[in-house]
Amino acid sequence: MPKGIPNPAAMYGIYLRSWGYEVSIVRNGKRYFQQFGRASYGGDAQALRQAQEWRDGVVRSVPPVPRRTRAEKLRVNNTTGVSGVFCQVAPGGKVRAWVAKTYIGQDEILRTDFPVNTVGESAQALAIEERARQLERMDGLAKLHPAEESIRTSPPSAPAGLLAPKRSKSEIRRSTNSSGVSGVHFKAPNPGHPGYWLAITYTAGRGSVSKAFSIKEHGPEKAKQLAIEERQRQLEEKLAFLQQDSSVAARTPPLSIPFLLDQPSQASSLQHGMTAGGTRPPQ
DNA sequence: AGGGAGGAAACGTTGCGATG
DNA sequence: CATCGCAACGTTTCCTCCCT
Repeated sequence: MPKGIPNPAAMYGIYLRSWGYEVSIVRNGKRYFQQFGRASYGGDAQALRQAQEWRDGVVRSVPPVPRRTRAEKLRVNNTTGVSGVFCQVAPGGKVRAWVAKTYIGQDEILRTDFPVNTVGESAQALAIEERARQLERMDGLAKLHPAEESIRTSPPSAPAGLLAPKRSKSEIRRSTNSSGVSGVHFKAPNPGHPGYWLAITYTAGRGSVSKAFSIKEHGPEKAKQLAIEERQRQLEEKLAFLQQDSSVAARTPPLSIPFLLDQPSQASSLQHGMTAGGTRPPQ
């Protein structure tokens, strides 16, 4: 997808990554983003589905600024102090007229001139009043993406329960994994050693537990099988520990959409201010 | 009064280095 | 390797200015 060309509606704000999908939406200079790896969500379809759900939540909860608000914002090149109001200056530097101009739509641009030689000194004030009237005719929200409005106005889709929860890292099998089972590794201390299979599981706040199964004692297949079973047991133990420990965490919703929470500490982890304008090269 | 060029601002999109 | 975080580029919107 070339830069600047909108994604298809289903992929609005969603970008394909080698490892999954990334959601990135900018609203009022703030970027909302979250990443959804295939490995973390149990496959491509689930990762995409989660990314779309998260994006829809952002789109619904953070609507674009009203067009009128945007039009009222003073630009740096504004010389009159009132957006949409400017003066026409004659070659000698004398003000010829004050003008109120407002872009309503592609085929409707409002404009009224107040020549100083006709209306006198009140030309500027009249232009400001006219600009205010013109803004009354500007409604709706800023247009951002063809799919934005339909997403924002559509009801939330499937209940979150149908979505697979994010896997913990210990459930993710890396592409470099040699055993086919996450947390199960073959180790050989030295060239002469027959080696052993190791089951290892890490639990935050508790450290790692591991158990080795020697090939010399069990044989290669049996040792591996025992390590896999041990790994499974470790995961169950870990789960029990986390459930016991999560009585506090249970009071907070799992996989909640952080931007919906009015907590700056959470929001800051997924938002960062955009360097609007400042990073843009001169045209 | 009308029209259009120029350009600032905003935001979607992409790339890539850093981090754990 | 997965994820994070940021910078930068291209397009669109629409304000400002100027010319006829």
